[in-house]
Amino acid sequence: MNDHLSTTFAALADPTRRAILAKLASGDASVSELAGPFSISMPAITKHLKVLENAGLISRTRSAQFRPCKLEAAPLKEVAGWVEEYRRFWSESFDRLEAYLAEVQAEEHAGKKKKKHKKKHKH
Amino acid sequence: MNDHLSTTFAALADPTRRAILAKLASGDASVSELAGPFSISMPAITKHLKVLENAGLISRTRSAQFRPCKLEAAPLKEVAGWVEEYRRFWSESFDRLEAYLAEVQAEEHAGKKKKKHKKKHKH
DNA sequence: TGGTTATTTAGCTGATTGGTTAATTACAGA
DNA sequence: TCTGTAATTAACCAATCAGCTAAATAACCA
Repeated sequence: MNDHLSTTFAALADPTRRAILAKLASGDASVSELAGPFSISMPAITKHLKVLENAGLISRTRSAQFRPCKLEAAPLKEVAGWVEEYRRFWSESFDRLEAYLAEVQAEEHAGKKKKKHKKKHKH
Repeated sequence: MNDHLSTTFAALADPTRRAILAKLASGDASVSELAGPFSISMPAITKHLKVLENAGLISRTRSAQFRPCKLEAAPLKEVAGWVEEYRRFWSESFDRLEAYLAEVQAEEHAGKKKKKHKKKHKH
């Protein structure tokens, strides 16, 4: 789990952290401001922020006794790129060529089994 | 961590599981076939598959003593939708940022989630 | 200097995770 | 029916995670 993408996905796999990112999307915020909506302790928020910072999803500066957080979306670009590879598997309007290629490859790779499963193709 | 999106992100936060999905993208495969490239035990693969199935990322059928796995990309659509909300933070074109912010805030304050935003990303 | 506010660190917990080996179920085929 | 293959379950382990309380830092204000 030392690869970048895994770290990013793990950081996103928590609703509190995603809520923090959502809040930061509308502007920088201090730790207390971020903690506001949640019923968890400040140290818990600090830990979440550390996870986000470690994943490169936020950056932090100093301003007096505050540590304002800033959204850093670069890792999300990587996520978008990864998930984009699978678009053809959920897209309703994929062209039929691509679907055909996928099916052919499927049978090819499952060759030893001779499955020949007639996949229903909804239009 | 009982929400759908968290479960999906958690399932994706493991390189072995993402490799399994990548393999399934080129066609259905049995458990042994999926286990092939990895140096971990079969029960470990079974567990990974259970995580993926629980997240709705794969489905399974029976064929003789095989349990072929199939990629189910619907949850990835949800992921793509989530991450898309942050596109403007990594996109190069910041000139329209102000307008976008205004629009988003307007929607936010107006109603819940009117999916009127068929937003075509311009350049 | 001392007091207040903001945030982090330290240390503890219980739950979850990713892995193991050994045993078990399910099925195909001779 | 017996044997081999595919896959799962059971039971365990070490590491990580998300939370807590209490204490420590850090910076401002008076």
